[in-house]
Amino acid sequence: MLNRAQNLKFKNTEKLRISGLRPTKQRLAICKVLFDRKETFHFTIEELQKIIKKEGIKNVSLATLYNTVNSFKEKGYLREISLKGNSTFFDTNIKKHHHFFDENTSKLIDIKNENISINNLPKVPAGKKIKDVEITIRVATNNQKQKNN
Amino acid sequence: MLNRAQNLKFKNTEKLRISGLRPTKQRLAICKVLFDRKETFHFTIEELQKIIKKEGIKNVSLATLYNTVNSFKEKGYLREISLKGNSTFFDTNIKKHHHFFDENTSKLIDIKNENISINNLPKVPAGKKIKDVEITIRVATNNQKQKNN
DNA sequence: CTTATAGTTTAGAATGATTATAAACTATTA
DNA sequence: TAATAGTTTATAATCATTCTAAACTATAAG
Repeated sequence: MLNRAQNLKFKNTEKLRISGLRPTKQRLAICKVLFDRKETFHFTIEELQKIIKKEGIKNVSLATLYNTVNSFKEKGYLREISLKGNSTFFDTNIKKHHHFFDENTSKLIDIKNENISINNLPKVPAGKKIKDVEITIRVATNNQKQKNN
Repeated sequence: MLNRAQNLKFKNTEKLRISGLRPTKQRLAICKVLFDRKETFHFTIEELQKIIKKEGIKNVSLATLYNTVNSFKEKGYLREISLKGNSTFFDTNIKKHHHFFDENTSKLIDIKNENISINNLPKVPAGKKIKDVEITIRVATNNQKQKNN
C-alpha cells in the first residue's frame, strides 16, 4: 500500500509515461509543483521556476521548464490562456471554464463553466468546427484607469 | 467643399489632434491605411508595415508604427485582441464585439455584439467592476488537429 | 517669412520571452 | 553492464517590442 506521497508520485510517473515522457527527476519535480495540490492554479514559466526554486526540490533549467510545460500543454494536462500584453499564462485546471482577469493584481480567477452560457452564438464559418471557447472578463477597482494592454 | 480624399485626410488630422498627436506624414500614412476604408480589419504590426510599404505611401519605421499604434490604442481608436502564442493583433473595429479565430488561416472574424450574450455571469470579485468582456471562439476544419498555441 | 522650440522619426541598441543547439548526462533495454 | 535513445543544460539564436539619442519637422511667436 502506497502512502500519499508515494501515490502522488506514482500518478505523476503514469502521467509522464502516458505522455511518452520518461520520468526524470526534473520532470517529477515539475509535476509535484503542478499537480500535487488540492486546488488548480495559474502560472507563468517565470513563476513556476521561482516556486520550484523555493521548494528546493531540484534545480531545473529554464529550457526544461519550457519543454516540459509545452509537452504537458500538447498532451492536454495544462492549458494556455489568451491574454493581451503580459507573458504567457498556463492553467492546471483543464476542465472547460473561463476567467476573470484582475487588472490591479494581474491575477486570473476561474469562472466555472456551469455558471456561464452563451446565447445566440452565430453560425460558425462554413466547414469549420468549434475547437474552444474562451471568455475573459477583465475587472478592476472602479477608481483605477482601465489598462489597455 | 472637400472631396472624398480631402475629407478623409481632414478626419484623420482631427483624430490625431484630439489624441494630442501632431499630424505628421508618417502618422497620416498610418491613418490612411487604418481608417480610410469601408470595412474594419485586424492586423499585426508586421502586416501593417507590409501594407504601408505596398501602398508606397511613405516609408515608416517600425518604431513609429509601434508608437503610433500604441497611442491609438490608448486613445481608443484601436483595440488589442487577446490571443495565445502568435504575435499581437489589433482591430480597427472599436465597437464591443467578439471573434472567431480560424486556426487554419490564423485569421480573425468579427462576431457582432448584438448576436451574442452571456448568461449566468457569476458575481464579479468584491469591489471590482467589469472593464471588458472578450469572447474568442477558436474554429478549424474538422480533419485538422487542434492547435494548442 | 524666419526662427526657436517642442515634438517626432529613425536606425540601431537593449530587453525579455521563447526556442534551438550541441555537448554532457541518464534511464532503459538488450 | 554496455549500448542507445532520450534528457538536461548552458548558451546562443531568434523574435517581438521598447529604448535611446541624434537628426528632423510642425508649430507658434516674433
